[in-house]
Amino acid sequence: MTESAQVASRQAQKERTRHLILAAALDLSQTQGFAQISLRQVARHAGIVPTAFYRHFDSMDELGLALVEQSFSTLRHMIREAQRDPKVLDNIIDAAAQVLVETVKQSKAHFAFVARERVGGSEAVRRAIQHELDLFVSELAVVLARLPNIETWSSEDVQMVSRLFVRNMVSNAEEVVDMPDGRPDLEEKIKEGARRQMRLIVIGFRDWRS
Amino acid sequence: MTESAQVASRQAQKERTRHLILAAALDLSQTQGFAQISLRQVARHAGIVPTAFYRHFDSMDELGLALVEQSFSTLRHMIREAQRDPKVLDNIIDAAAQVLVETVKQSKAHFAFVARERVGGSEAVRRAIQHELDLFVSELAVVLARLPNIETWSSEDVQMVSRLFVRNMVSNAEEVVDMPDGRPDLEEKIKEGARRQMRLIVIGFRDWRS
DNA sequence: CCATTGAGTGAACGTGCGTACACTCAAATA
DNA sequence: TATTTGAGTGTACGCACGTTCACTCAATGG
Repeated sequence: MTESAQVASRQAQKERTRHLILAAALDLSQTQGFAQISLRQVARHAGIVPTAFYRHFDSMDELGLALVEQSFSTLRHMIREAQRDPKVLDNIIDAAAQVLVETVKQSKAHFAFVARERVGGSEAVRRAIQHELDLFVSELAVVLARLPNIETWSSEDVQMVSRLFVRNMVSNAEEVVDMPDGRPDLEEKIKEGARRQMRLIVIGFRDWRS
Repeated sequence: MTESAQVASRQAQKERTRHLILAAALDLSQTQGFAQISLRQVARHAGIVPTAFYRHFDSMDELGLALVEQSFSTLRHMIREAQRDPKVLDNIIDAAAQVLVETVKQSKAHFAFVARERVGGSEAVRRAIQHELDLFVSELAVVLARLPNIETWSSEDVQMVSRLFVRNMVSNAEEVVDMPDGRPDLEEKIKEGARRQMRLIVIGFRDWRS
């Protein structure tokens, strides 16, 4: 037992420092954008010396990719949790709007990171995020394909509407990210906007052809 | 005459250098993103010494704002031209998709700049772009409000659907920007996607309530 | 024609950066 | 218990950066 505790201690300490670095980078990203921050800034913020950074990541780019992974893992986890909520079945649109705003609010930093670096980051980070979002579109397409009005659609059309949804999810997330804290009125406005946009799109489902 | 040519010469030379700086910044932005490039890089690319930069802009931020202005002026000009085209009246959606892709292709660099710095740039540049986009939403809302199915809608709803359109325009522009050159198949795919998305939204117009 | 103006020059500065290298010293291992 | 391992340290380096300052010299205008 003492042995396993010791074994854990070294690894655990390393893991702890790794998380400090990730947290520091995420934190600094919120004000300046990840692409703008330096290795030394991250190290300083994490409370380590610059050289120690290399024990965990080969470069800032690798740290960025780790943040992409972390962000999407967080997102997937939250969506999985939300799907267990019985309210989702009652009114999928209101629930989606609610979940969107709540989820983004809870892990603003991760969403802000994704939203910014999706277009502003390094080539590698940008590609990684685009890949994850493409996965999302495909996953959502599977869900949409089972909806009553959509089951007869061509797969291209389903992909198209899935992209439309994910895009608007990203845009709405951007809005929540930019939202100043403690403004429930703005929050409600964004939520209502998201709800209406989704409803408008869904209405189109019924009469869609080709 | 000699005098006016001379008068023009000094001003004209300054104007020429200013444009060299703007072009250099726009060019460098395409590979690295404006927020990532340095004053010295811009000066080098423009063929001037770093100190000469200050004769034209107080800071990189001011240069960024000038680029925002230039980009949106280009965009507005192109939209105004497109509206003169009689085809627009026949089929507004197909025309819009066509114009979108053509316009973005023609001034890719400006769109790439706007798309990236909209979220990744400095506070000042970001706000300027957001402001211009908000103006766009309002302008489009005026146009939309005159459409048959929409004339009875509340102004909030019109703004909402206008935002939906502008968002998708931005997203589609991002796709065209990321598109490698000389791939007409991809171009057609994006255009077709944009068309379908717009049609889906428009179909929703008819049965929208509240 | 001669004094003024001002766009562009070139050297110099202090700063923060990424990375190298040799190091410490506690935990892990045999 | 004695040895090895490896996370974190501290110094030092060369480099690019933004900005300063005194400058040149052709276009400008009285």
